Amino acid sequence: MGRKKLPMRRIENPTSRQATYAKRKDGIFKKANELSILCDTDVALIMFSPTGRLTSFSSTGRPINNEEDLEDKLDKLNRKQRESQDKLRYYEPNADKITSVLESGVYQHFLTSAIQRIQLSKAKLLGNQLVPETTENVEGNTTVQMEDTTSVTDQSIDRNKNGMDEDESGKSLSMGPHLSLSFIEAQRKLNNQLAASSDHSTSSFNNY
Amino acid sequence: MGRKKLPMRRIENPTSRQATYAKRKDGIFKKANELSILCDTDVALIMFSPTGRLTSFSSTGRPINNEEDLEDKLDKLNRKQRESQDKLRYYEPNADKITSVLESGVYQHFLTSAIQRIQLSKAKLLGNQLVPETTENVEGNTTVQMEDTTSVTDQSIDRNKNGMDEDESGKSLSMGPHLSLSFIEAQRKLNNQLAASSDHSTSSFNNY
DNA sequence: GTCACTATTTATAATAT
DNA sequence: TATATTATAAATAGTGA
Repeated sequence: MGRKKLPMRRIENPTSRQATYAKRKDGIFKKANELSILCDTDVALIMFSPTGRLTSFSSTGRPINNEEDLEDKLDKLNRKQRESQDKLRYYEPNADKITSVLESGVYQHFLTSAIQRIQLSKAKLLGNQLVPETTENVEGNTTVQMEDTTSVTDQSIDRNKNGMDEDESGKSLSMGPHLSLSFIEAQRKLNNQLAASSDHSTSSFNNY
Repeated sequence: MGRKKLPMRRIENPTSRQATYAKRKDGIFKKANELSILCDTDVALIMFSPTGRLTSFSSTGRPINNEEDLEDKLDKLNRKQRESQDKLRYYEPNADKITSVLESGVYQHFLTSAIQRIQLSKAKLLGNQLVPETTENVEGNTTVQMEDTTSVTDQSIDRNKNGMDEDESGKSLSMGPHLSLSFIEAQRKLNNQLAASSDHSTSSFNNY
């Protein structure tokens, strides 16, 4: 559409390219919005301008699990995983990598104190079984319930989910509204266009 | 566009709605693709059909930052992390959750074999340094002592918070994670020791 | 860079097959 | 229900202020 048919390849002229991007971006956002309204569906759009700027759209109002959020989660999980691995290395050190007696002594110390903890609890249990006198402290212990830090919500794609899972601290990841300014501006323009050119309400993009 | 102008509201007729969805979805995907080509940008699109089916598009052939892929990575990492946590529980069991002597014996066994590995490597080091004998047989028996109960399914979410269910694999002992203070302090000391005493890069903790 | 204009292409709603 | 057709609405390429 337009005065001439554009060949389907990268527009070399940077000015035209940027101009085309701006127009078509608006067009796609508008269509995405229309689709979400007409068909009552969730639509999410993410794109980068030729200059690298990110724009995203989500018909759900709630921002989508966009790349930044997911990358963020990945980072955090990676860090956590590395921590666990490091910890495990103390218990399961690669023998080949131990290069000094001092080092192995450290590992040994580590395991020794771990084993002592076990023996302590074993002794306690034996004491409870054979000499029923210190029962009261055990009762109290049984109720201790800790949050499981390993539980991370299922990540399967599902329309009910919409990225509301949390990390182990329970703090949700930047889920506030965050449509980019350029997008909102585009919306405004678009709404003006619509208002001027048609009879139907301009409610379309006002998810917020 | 079309024979008549469509009012911008949800299409009530389910058949028309589905039909419109199919057409417009294709249209948007086409436009997204065109935009990515003409303007040399990354575009990602995610939408749900009225029946709940997911469709997504990413202009980057390598769909790395596509949500699905990130979700996928998250899934895998989560599984790995859960594995590590499960393993760690054998070394750092929550003493309060150990309810039988038999159980504590299991933990003790793990720690004992771990400590034996250390002692072996220590002996090897000492042997190399002082008494060169009985060194060769230790090579390469680094780990692999616990059965890798990695068969945690995608959908499994930790729901069994209460102590000792008899899962035959023994993996879901389901004790809450518990970084004991003494453990953390020991780590800190260890780091200090390592940093002070050796040239090799500090092996753990606070890598990030 | 932005906006408006408009000739032209493209998308698609209704319809037919 | 899926696919093809076609009349019409909508998007937009080029242009100029």
